[in-house]
Amino acid sequence: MARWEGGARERLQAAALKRFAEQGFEGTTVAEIAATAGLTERTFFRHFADKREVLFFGHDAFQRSFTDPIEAADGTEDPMSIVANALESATVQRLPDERRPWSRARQAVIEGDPGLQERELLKLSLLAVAISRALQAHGINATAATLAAESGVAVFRVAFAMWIADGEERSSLECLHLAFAELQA
Amino acid sequence: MARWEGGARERLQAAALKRFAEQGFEGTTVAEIAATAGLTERTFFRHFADKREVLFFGHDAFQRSFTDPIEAADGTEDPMSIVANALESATVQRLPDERRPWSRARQAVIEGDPGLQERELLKLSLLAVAISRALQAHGINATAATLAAESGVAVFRVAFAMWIADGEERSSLECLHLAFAELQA
DNA sequence: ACGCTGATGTCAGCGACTGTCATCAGGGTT
DNA sequence: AACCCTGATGACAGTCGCTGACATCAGCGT
Repeated sequence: MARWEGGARERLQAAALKRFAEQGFEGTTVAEIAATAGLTERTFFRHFADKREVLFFGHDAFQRSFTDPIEAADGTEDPMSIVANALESATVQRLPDERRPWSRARQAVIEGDPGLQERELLKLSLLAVAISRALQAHGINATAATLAAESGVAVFRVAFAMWIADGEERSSLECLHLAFAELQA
Repeated sequence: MARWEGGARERLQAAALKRFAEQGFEGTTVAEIAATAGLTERTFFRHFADKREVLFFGHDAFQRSFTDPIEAADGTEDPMSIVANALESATVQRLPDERRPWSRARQAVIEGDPGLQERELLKLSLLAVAISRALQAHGINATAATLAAESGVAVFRVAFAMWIADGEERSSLECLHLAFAELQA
């Protein structure tokens, strides 16, 4: 596959983030993004289901960074520590320091548009559902699994917000541990 | 206000729900809805910010049925019992038995369209934020308030789902109590 | 040289949504 | 009763997100 593909998708993603940062999400047309990437509007929609999705592409892989460690866990632990381990693994894997500037730019765009916030809520909700399902595959009952999953996602949100805060320099893993500490209350 | 307003908004809402139930959300154009209500597409968008919003109109009032009882509570109780009382009050007020068929029809439409589910998540998230803020006005700290608010919304979702389930005949208040019992696990 | 395949371009079109101006019903004013 | 004023609606044009259909074109294997 990808025979002479010059990374069209990546170019579109970069072009979109750049334009959104400069002109805002609503102020940018898909045609502009495509032109910036040297492509056509039609091609944009072949790579992304809709205009918002360009900022959320890779969610499947992102989700798997959480669910894979859960699948690999031995079923003897309690739900919350399985989730804690999965969060650590996913955080280390998906939020390395080099990625922080990119995450900041992306999040600034999302917070500037209600439609994007809506989409983000959806993705987080899907993540919680996926984690819950992965836990249930270990024989954990639905309510306990969902509770652990929702709590885990809540912790992750806090950690992520901390990680991309202005001036923050601690690693994502440190932020995660701090967020966990905050949950004890 | 509303000088010769023949209930345009209500007619639009009724027309929309009817059409959505018959043809699905995507399969219905705004022009159709407006025509069914004897109005114009342009008038639809003067009453509702977008096509989805016609199914979520009144969210402000809905939200206030939760936050008003919280504001009225004396600050001596613990967060979770304040929330519990607010849920009871809102449930009784907003989910009377007569409204059940309407709620069922509306929910069936929402579950048939991803875009509408996205919007519903947003509204529930806004509700949780509003409840959390109302609790914080009583001097409850942010994390405890948010935790109680999210838990409360979770309980409400379970209760609502139970209430509109096929063949269910118990009142919304009974469903709420059952949902609360389920949370103890 | 030939065809096959998959990514892209082109074009036409629908539907959501908006800005703008005209219209029109009712209420208050003189 | 003639007057304007206000606010809801209609009419219209236009932008943009998004899709279907068909053409094109680069590389790969035969």
